Amino acid sequence: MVDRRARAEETRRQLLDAATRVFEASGYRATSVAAITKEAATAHGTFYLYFRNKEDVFGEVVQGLIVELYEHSFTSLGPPDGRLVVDRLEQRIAAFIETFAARPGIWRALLEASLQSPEVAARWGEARAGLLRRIVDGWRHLVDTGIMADDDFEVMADALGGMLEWTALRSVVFGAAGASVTDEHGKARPELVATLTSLWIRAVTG
Amino acid sequence: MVDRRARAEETRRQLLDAATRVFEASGYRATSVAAITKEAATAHGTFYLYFRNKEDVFGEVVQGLIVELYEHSFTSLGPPDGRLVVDRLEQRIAAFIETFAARPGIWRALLEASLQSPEVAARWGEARAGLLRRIVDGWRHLVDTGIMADDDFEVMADALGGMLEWTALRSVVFGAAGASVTDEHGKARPELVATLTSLWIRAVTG
Amino acid sequence: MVDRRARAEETRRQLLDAATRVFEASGYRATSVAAITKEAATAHGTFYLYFRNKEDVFGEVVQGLIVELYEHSFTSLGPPDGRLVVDRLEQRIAAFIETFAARPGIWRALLEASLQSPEVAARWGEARAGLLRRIVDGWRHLVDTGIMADDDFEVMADALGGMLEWTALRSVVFGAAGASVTDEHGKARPELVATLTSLWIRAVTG
Amino acid sequence: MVDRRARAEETRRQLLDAATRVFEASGYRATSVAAITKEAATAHGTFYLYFRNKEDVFGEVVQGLIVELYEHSFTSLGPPDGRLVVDRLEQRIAAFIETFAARPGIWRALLEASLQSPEVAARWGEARAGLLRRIVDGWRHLVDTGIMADDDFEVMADALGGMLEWTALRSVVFGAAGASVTDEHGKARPELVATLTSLWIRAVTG
DNA sequence: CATGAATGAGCATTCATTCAT
DNA sequence: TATGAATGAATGCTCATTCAT
Repeated sequence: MVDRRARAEETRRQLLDAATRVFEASGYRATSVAAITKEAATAHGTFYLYFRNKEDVFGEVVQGLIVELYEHSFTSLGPPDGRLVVDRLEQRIAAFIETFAARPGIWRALLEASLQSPEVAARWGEARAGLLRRIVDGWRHLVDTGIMADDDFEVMADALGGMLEWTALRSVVFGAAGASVTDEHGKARPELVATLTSLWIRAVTG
Repeated sequence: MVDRRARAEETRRQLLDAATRVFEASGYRATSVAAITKEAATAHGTFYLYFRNKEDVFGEVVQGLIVELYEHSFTSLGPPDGRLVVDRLEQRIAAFIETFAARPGIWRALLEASLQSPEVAARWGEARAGLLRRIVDGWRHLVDTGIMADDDFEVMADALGGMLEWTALRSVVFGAAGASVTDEHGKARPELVATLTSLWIRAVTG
Repeated sequence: MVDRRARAEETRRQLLDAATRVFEASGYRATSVAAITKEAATAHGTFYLYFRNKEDVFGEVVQGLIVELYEHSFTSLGPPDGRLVVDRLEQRIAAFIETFAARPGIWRALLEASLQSPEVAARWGEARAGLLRRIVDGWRHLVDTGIMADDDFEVMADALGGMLEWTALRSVVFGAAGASVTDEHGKARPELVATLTSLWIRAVTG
Repeated sequence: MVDRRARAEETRRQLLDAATRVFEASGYRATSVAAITKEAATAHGTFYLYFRNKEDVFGEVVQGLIVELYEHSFTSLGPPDGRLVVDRLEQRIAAFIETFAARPGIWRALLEASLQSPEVAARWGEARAGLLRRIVDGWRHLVDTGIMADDDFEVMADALGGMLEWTALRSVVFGAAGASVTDEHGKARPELVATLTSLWIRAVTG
């Protein structure tokens, strides 16, 4: 009983891991179900026991990563924790960039998939909206304490969030070697982070 | 001789125009060579007399548009022309957004194609670099006149340019109706433009 | 022991009932073993404990219905029962048609299955032969009483039986709405029955 | 020019002939596009240059035969030509049966296809309607000359036509050897034809 | 008896590219 | 210079059947 269930779970895991590797290496479009099952060493048909189609596995593959990126970033920007706002923001931005840089192939695939599947695009959009909401909430806090003027926060958050996103995405996806956002150890380049943080702070508090 | 040349040129034009229409309507991936030759009313084989493959035509199709967008935007930001900087910038930003909104299909296809073809991506990157250089030059001018502090201009231009780019691209490509960057006449939404301009100015001059 | 047997019998029944419903709804070809086990709420493999394959279950599913249709129709045409022959025949024909019309899906599936499986076709043929024999016997009775001339009864029965069969089958299987053999209550259309009866009687007694 | 067109026509012919052979041998469902192209010795893809899909080729394959069967049968039943009605009718019925018997596989495939494709079923229905109309017209002529009483001709023609159809179809499709409608030379069995003709005449003129 | 995970052959369809005319 | 017929590899998906538990 347990055994059966466990084996099924194991197979599913195999497929999911294989899919992650293949998507990461080949991108969304160039990945075929056959390539996934080959990598997972299962029969072709087995795939369809666990996933409806390519879009479906991809959803599962990216779900965790999207959440990690958008839900856990910037989490505690609002309430002060004793450090300077600028330090905390710098750390967030660095983390955000490093998350992209850690799995370049996946983010590239996410962009590809979003162009082909409204569902994937929607998934991305929702996670993103969550982040923007959190950023905006942080700002409201600053407004309350008089640091920031009331303004069109949604548009601002969208634009500034997009600035970070696109900077990372561009480097990771189209990545001319020279434009890398991280050093050879995967750490976000400090000057870049510093500049982005300044831009962000000045833009907001101007 | 001349006649021959002229006819060839004409055929090429036909194919190029047809390709533009088809890419615009169907996107990059979904466009097939057959669809292009059908639209152009030429034989299938004729296509290969003028272009190596889909990537090749697409390169030619977007070349003009990319140049228009990135080379002619922000052209005269630097040297003052009697108006306030903010007014001039607002106008540039609006124009930039409207260029995207005017041909959504093309920009979507550009994004798609850049993900499949390093060559297309490179073309895009080069045109983009031109724009950034021009922005940076404008800033140097401001530094000379003492308005702006010397800073990491390349990164700043890249980030702020990306902010505009991604805002437009996101709306145009994944375009939830609510997030449209233009009104029903294709004009950039003024509040959006105002906010982006403020962000830009504050980010730069802080 | 008995318990075991009873449970097995129960499971078998479940599968058979489920199969009947699925065949009726989806036809023969479009029905998969998976659909049957899903409807029966048993495991996929369980199916193969009771039936060899789709053909096998279908045989069991239709057996009862075929018998009902062909063995119980026209049963008492021969021996007079006080009513006019024409009245009795009309009643038989109406009943025959109504049997088809009552379960359109099943008869359609029977036709489908007979084309794919000689075994099913044979089953049908045998039941049909029973009916024809009974019709012929009825005629012999009439010959004895001088109403009908001796003739090639087998061929006649086959042809006239087929006339009814095909009329019903055509309506039920290819059923253009206009050609329906029954009214909205499932009753055979009286004019149709009358005409078929006349044809039959004239053909036989000429 | 002509050459090119001719070669294309030739290829199309090859595919059509191959399809006819394969449908005849394997039936509709069991025939795959791959089997057809293999038989035709063309590439798989070539098939799709000439036909949309299996249904499409099948339509072309049977079109001619259906027309032959239903449009050219019974053509001159109405207007007298000096022979006895019974003789002319016998000839028509024999021809009708022989047409079925000449290509058993095809008619079987037609039945199969009609169960799966409303379009094919419609094609068949239309050709059939043409025949019935012609039969009815013949009858009207007889009514005019007083031989036949006015009656529900449509239903009668449908039923009597179906009688012949189903007799032939049953033999050809489910064909128990004993029930063959033709002799070893493909000629309709005379006793059968005679009996069917008698039934028909008596049914109509009774 | 029952389960349900796994298998893999089979099929329809698309499309970039070639090449003889 | 233009044509368009032909190719065949590639892909997503279904399903009957087996078998270890």
